[in-house]
Amino acid sequence: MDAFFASVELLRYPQLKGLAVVIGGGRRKVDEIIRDQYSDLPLSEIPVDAFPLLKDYVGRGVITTATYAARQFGVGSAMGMMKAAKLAPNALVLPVDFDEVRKYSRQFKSIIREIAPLVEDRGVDEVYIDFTDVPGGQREGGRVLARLIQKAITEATGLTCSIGVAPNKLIAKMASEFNKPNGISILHEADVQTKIWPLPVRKINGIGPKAEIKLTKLHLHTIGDIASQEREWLVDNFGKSYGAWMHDAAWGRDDRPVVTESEPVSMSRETTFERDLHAVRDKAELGAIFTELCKQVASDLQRKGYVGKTIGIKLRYDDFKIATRDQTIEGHTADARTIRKVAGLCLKRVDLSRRLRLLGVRVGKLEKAGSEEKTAAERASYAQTAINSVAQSEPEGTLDLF
DNA sequence: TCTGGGGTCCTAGGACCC
DNA sequence: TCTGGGGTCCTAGGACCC
Repeated sequence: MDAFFASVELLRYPQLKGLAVVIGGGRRKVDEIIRDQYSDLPLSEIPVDAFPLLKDYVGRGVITTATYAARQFGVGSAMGMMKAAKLAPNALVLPVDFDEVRKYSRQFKSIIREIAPLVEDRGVDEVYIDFTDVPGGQREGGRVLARLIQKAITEATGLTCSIGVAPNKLIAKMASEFNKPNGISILHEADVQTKIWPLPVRKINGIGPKAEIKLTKLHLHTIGDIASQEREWLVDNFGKSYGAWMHDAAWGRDDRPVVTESEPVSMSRETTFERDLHAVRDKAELGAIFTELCKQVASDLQRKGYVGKTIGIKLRYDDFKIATRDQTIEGHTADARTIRKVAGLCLKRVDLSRRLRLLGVRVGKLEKAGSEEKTAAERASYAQTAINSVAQSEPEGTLDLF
């Protein structure tokens, strides 16, 4: 989907179309303040100058999406808000509305599935589609079907998307970026040398900032540079698995199937504080946040029907270094108190003398609730959970923090 | 006043078991 | 010139993606 989070906001506020708008930042519902102020007007008639500017933004956070007009200023996804404000001070800024984004995400995916059922979810704004066997899918090399999908999505939602058509996921992903926004690009195996090899290595899905740095040091800048290396040389420099994969990727080789069903492995909640906190000095505040995160994970698990048996925490210190600790328990759980207790034990095992920027709670080794093998200990813990939920005796925030 | 939140997968060492 | 060879599970960290 093209500039998905921003495009979703523009559906509500069409008066912002064509303007530099960035979506992101903290939890403050800036737009609700505007809405209250202009509650007598429909959203689409709220004057443009009522919207907050990036230069007035305070707080932490990054840009989730920028409109194409905003990208002209050099701002884009994952950029810190403060840095973005320097580049585009007069861009408008709106917070992320996840409920709204998820609504449109479900909608565009279901439209695609009606046309081509083999769809792999790749997050909120992306999918892979295998339309090998869709009737008419091969007409004009896939262009007819791609157009049909674009048209169906735009008619139903007002949103646009870009589609890459290719013999495999790796090339299709790269092709999808060739004609943004609202574009279609069709690549064949024979196009790899002319269309893919000149691209920088970072364009390969799976080569990130670290691998790029290492490749640059080895004087490899383009995908073609990688392709021209001996496979063995790449294996020697990047390891057996990653080196071989990199060689295949540079040659456009990828045999991964489109995976239509998958089970979650873990669920987590984390939060970056508005200011760095200290485990001792800010104990009460930190404790309340910690408990809240545990409750959120528990409720996510329960709502989606999962239980997990590895419980862990994540800290980010003020220097951005990350520490994680986890502990596997006897039985599976989705109980907030159990999670809170085990996560609390994990917290005792990390350095808490430094200032913290982020705290997270994670539950892994998930199973569908009810289907997991139950141990005696687990049955006992279920009984305890039931007792807890009936008793509800302990008021909020009275649990020990560490 | 740089740098969010929710994920997956991989690696590597150690414990433990047969 | 002591102490094999698998296998699985657990844990911590890190790269990468959307």
